[in-house]
Amino acid sequence: MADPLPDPPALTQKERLYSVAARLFSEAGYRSTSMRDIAAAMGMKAGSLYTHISGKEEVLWEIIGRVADEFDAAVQPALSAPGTAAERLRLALEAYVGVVSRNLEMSTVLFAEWRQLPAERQASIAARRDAVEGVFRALLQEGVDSGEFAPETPVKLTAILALSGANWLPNWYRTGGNLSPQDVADAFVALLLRGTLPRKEA
Amino acid sequence: MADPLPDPPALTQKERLYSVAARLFSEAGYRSTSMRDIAAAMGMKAGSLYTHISGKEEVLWEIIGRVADEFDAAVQPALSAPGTAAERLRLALEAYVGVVSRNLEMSTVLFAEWRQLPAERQASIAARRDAVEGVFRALLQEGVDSGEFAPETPVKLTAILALSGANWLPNWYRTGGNLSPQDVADAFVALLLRGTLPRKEA
DNA sequence: TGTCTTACCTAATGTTAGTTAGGATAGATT
DNA sequence: AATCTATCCTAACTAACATTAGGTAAGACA
Repeated sequence: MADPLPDPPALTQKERLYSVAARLFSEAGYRSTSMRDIAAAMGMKAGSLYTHISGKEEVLWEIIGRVADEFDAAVQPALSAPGTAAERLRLALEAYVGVVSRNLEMSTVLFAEWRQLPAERQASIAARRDAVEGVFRALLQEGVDSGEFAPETPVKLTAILALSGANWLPNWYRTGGNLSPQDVADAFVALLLRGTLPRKEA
Repeated sequence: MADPLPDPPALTQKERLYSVAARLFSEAGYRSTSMRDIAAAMGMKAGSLYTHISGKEEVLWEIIGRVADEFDAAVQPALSAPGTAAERLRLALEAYVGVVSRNLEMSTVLFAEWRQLPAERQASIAARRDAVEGVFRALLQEGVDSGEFAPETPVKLTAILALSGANWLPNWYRTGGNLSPQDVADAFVALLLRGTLPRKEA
């Protein structure tokens, strides 16, 4: 018998596969990308991919599951962070936008292809998505309760609008443009807090 | 020779095909939906579909092109409507949200599958999308220029946030819930104009 | 030196895909 | 009655798909 877990031997080829697949999936879609496409992009033949993975769906799951975890992990700290509700809302949205912008391809795959997963895995993704939305809702509700936000604030729809803005990012945002993720997050937060109408007090 | 254009003979079966296909495409995706799936949902065999259509891509194009036209047409009137910039922004967003909510399936297909179209048709869709975004940007810019909106308003990002909220609707909005399209549009407009922070003047 | 393991290959398998060809049926038209 | 037209059928075709089986070469290790 070999040692059980004899040291994870630096899975660089496997990681490269996931990375290549994320790019191709994000460009052409999961179903439109063949194993032969992935193999070609890696400089090998389709059959050889199965040295590293068990099947196409595992690749999709690995990509989607990882970025879903990142979203969840990025947003949770805002719940217990110090500061006003507005400050923590900014914290959460900045973290979320940061994950999207640093993982544009994986995020594209998550948002566009998660329904291609089998039911249980869809449920697992949905749970993490709901958890993230719950964080935003909780922060907004706190602000309303404390009087920091207007009492008529539609908590649910505000959370949805914030997440919509972030989730739509992969459809237009390009790294290297004149807008940093920070800029985007700041603008969204400012809009959600203050809107476009001028204020008596700057 | 037969009469040229002897009266469009009520293409109800063709329309039914588009409708069924839009539903299936929105549920499972374009590439995951087979012609046999569409045929089965219509109570016929795959080969029979070709009595009505020339190919699968024509179906996708018909669905996407139509709803793209609707978006464009719904939003343009706001440009020449009377009223303040805020009122016309509300008009445009309400119209846009209305189109999405009345065509959830077709909108899903548009947003999720337009990249499956050939290049020229993608360009045609992109042009209409840009035209819509241009309307929102123009209305916002007018408001800024007239002093109705704060001068530091990020016009581009505000337009994008508004459209993000509307475009993300198919991912969560369900007809028959407790939220009307009107409610959603109103909440989004209110957030974009006033934000969540309380105001001195109610 | 001999054996194991890793990572690739070729070649094939069975399935499913979009599409087409060649009828059949039924209602409308002449 | 005869013809036309619209709409469906069965049956097939070719291509592409994910996946597997079995082989090979090279480096690690005993």
